Amino acid sequence: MLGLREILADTMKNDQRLWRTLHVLIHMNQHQTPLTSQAIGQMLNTHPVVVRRTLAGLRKQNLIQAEKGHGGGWKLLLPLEQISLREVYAALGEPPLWVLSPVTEPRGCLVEKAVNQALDEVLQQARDWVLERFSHLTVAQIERDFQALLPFSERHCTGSHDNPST
Amino acid sequence: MLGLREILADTMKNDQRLWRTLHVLIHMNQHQTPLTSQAIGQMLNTHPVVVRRTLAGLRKQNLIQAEKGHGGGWKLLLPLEQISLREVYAALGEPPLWVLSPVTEPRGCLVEKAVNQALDEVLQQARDWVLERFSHLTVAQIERDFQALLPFSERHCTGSHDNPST
DNA sequence: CTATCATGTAACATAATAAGTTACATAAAA
DNA sequence: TTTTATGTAACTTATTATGTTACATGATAG
Repeated sequence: MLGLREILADTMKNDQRLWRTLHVLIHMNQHQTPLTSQAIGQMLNTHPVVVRRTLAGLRKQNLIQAEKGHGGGWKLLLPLEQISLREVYAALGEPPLWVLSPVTEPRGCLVEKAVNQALDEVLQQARDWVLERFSHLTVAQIERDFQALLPFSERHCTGSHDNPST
Repeated sequence: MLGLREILADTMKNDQRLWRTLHVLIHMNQHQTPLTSQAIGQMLNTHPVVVRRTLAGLRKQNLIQAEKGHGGGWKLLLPLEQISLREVYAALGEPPLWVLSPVTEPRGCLVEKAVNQALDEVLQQARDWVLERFSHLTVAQIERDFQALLPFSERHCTGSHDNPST
């Protein structure tokens, strides 16, 4: 995989696992045949090993399956209607959402304690709100959003990575 | 500053600027004399230069002031009632709140576009909600929370770093 | 005036983590 | 048996807040 970073000098740092996984799930749903990590890596502009690592959690939750050998690759075990963003997030190991520190060890200072309580309350509620939204948002819904973006003539075609690329 | 990290093996990575700054503002309000970066560093268990760096934004926004020389240090320019968490956050340069990627460059894939739109919508709204809460939460309110944590006998004393330490 | 104390800031080192990469083992199909 | 694919450990890279050192500037005490 030759110097992707030189070509696309993205920010390239933050956690890209969630959007990458959603992206892949939808493409998997639009393919009849299994998708190899190699092919997925090209879609996501990343290394096949990163793909396997990222999807491992979903495999362990039986949301998807990977088969070895000729004709192998990744495929869905559930319809996208039955996969919410909450479940994807859980399958990824519920990685942190906030950059802000989850607050350090209490060290006896009551000012620190009051500050932490105030911040925790806001951030916890925001997290709960996000997860609630995730619970009610299926990958199928995002797939429908994608289809609405298609020109009418392609509305019922297989996908987008086959032609417009990426 | 000898090996603080060995003593407190915190996670020590995430953005601690917001809670540290709030912590400091309240302590500044409880002191008659200016607080030196050295003293603040001991409160926050960090290096004085980190303190100066973190507070620089607040100084530039005229929320606080720093004086050099003997008897110098940091002091408030506004009552805590007039400083909301939103303003502190702004003075810190509005650092990112989310770990999740702000989404990469669009590369033409409509699936990616739909995924990004869906995620952006949720995360943006959550961010707006947090900032709205920050707007209506003053540092003075957190200071009152702190005072409510004090034992009754100390309810009107100066602070906490003078005795219980940290 | 000068010695001391304090901030201001550049420059570099450290730590944590997702991402990127290499290497090799395992399994399935041709 | 060869080829294709995943599974995974181990290592490297990139990014960013933090930690640290060094030095310049300014203010006060004597």
